[in-house]
Amino acid sequence: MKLLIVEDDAFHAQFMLDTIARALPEVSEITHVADGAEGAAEAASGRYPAVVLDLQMPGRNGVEAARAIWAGHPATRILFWSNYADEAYLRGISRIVPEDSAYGYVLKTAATGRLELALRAVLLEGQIVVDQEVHRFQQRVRTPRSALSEGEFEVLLDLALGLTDKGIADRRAMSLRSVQNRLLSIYEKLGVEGEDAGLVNKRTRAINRALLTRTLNVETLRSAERDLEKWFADHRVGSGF
Amino acid sequence: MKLLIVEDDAFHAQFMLDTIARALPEVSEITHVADGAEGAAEAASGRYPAVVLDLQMPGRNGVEAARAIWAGHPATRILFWSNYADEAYLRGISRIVPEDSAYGYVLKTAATGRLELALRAVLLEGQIVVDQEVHRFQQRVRTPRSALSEGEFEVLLDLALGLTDKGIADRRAMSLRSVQNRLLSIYEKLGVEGEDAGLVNKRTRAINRALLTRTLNVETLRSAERDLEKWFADHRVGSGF
DNA sequence: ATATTTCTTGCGGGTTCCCGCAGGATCGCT
DNA sequence: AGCGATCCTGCGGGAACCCGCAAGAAATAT
Repeated sequence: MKLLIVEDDAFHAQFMLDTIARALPEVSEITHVADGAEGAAEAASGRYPAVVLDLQMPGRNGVEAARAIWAGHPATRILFWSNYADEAYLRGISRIVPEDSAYGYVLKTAATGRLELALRAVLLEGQIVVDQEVHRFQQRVRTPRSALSEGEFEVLLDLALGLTDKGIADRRAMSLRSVQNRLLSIYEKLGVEGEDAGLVNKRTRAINRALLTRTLNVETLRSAERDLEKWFADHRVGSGF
Repeated sequence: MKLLIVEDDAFHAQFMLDTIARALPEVSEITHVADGAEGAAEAASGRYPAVVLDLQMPGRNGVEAARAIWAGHPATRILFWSNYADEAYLRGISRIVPEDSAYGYVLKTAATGRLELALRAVLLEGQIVVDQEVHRFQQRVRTPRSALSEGEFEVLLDLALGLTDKGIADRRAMSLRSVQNRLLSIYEKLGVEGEDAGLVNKRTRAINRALLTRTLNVETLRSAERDLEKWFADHRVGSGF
């Protein structure tokens, strides 16, 4: 069985190589690359039924690489290995995981035993494994009213990209007022209250809250920015001229 | 000579321990802690003339830890060791480094040779060393008009914290119009042009640009947020009730 | 099928923001 | 002292934003 590791940090890569050699004797050959784009290109060959993917990398990040890999080979089993339990990553992943695949999400701070277990469960058995720490974090965030809906999350993203209400309305094909309604509930769910009247700007404060609570992260913004630019281009030609 | 290492990533910490053992035989005793607050507490004893400090850590980050350490022992030599060359870190550091101290800034991706050199130069010789990669990055960013002044950077921070113009004016003790002038030049320097008229909100777009160009980072926002809350408290009592 | 909740959209007005204009203040230079 | 260059500040208006109100559409419940 062949396995691909995509990880830009040399120390973590070495550790992962060692761990796999020890815990997964079934693996006959390991390839290691240090960049998301390279990883996607390598996986495009279809030779890897299993991939270990770091989430934060310069250039193309883990979620984008996974999307590319799964687009070509939907059955690929991917173990995401990350420093952080950011909600934005979870959302990004759960939106692109194919029906007939398996994935896992393990924190780099997890004990070696938990990592080995996840490696076996996901890459060999095809199960879905989410590190309990990540899972607990998600539960806590999305329990009561505080969970953002998928639609709200998209608007939040556009907000953080720097669009106006009208810009968001155009992009997501809804009315101006609906965008503002979504913003209202986003403000509420992120806890942007009118505590200090006149001193906080809800719009920017919402971005701040989202970043500090890890609902959003810069990696995600970076890749959303690329989509936005594509849309800008399409939009320009689409609207005459 | 005693040395303190503050680094939350176990692999990187181990590598640093090995490197120091090899490159700095003068060091007789190494203490390693994994958290900024712990590091500051440990350094408060005054037993460490030299400290190696990771910048991104959960809880108290490297810049805050350094401020605490230098507040107690201004002669401490500190080598910052970081994943990223974020402008926000450089600004934070250069604002707090004492007259009679030395510091260094090395990227974790730097070759071992460069790291060893920086270790010797900073911790033993008391020189100022900034990794050329970091330095080059800074040069590129701050060459023409694109460099934010100290005052502009503060306003940018407040903006990203979610304050209104009036909030910023109150906090920084300037007039409303001056805040807006600063914002104007911030917009210009960050390249927030009126390219797509009506679709981009300059205020939020500026935050986005600052994050993507690494002028700002979330760690810095997190610690600035603590200062802001302190100010909120003072402000409330200060303005009668 | 009817009732109830939720979502969407338009209208309108009070705030905040963006920014051109113009009078002063400050600083550096000669 | 004189004289630009830069910065600070107030004024004012147009645009964008925040949000209550209310009617219709759509999804859910009973």
